[in-house]
Amino acid sequence: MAADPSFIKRYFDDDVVAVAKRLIGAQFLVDGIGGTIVETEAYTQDEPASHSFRGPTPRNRPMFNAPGTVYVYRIYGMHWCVNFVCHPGSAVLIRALVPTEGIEEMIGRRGLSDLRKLCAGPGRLTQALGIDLSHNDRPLSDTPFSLIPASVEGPVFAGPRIGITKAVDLPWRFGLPDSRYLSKPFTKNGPSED
DNA sequence: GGGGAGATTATCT
DNA sequence: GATAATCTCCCCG
Repeated sequence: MAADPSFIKRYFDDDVVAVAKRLIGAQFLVDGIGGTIVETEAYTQDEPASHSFRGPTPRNRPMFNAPGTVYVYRIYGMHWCVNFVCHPGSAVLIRALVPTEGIEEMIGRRGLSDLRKLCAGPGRLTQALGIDLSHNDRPLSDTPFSLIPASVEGPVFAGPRIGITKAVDLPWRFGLPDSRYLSKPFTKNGPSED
């Protein structure tokens, strides 16, 4: 079930850090398959870890399109990662989900039945949800996507982002610290301020 | 359960 | 030619 375009615009036409926190607890589905987001990261045009840092290129073009645009890219030559665009040049990387819908399908795609590892990581969850370049630069408000906002916004932890070598001190990784479905645990940093 | 190597390719220097 | 918003497997203990 696709989301209302005006809802998607309201939800994503905002500061990327605010949206990255807001997405924790939301449900993300592709063709009805997916689960509850428990881990995200924010990327802005202002910092060198972001693909958009040096301005638009053919790859990062979607990051400069409308809020709620899906940005998919290949990483390390073999995995896909999925992002949701916010203000121009900024996007939220979706890093981990609790698998809830279409679990059998996801197990088939991943070739593994350990629920904890099904969607615990940006490359893992794209494989589980069947996301690839065909989904790039398409609106989250359209099929096959579905985004249901978090009903209750609980305490969200913050910490350093993972797998980057630049701007490593920005605490722009967000998530539920007690979730068993994270790509990595949250340790040092406490709850993020609002 | 933790560390290290290898996989594999688009993108940018 | 090096790097990259990663994952899995294998080895060690």
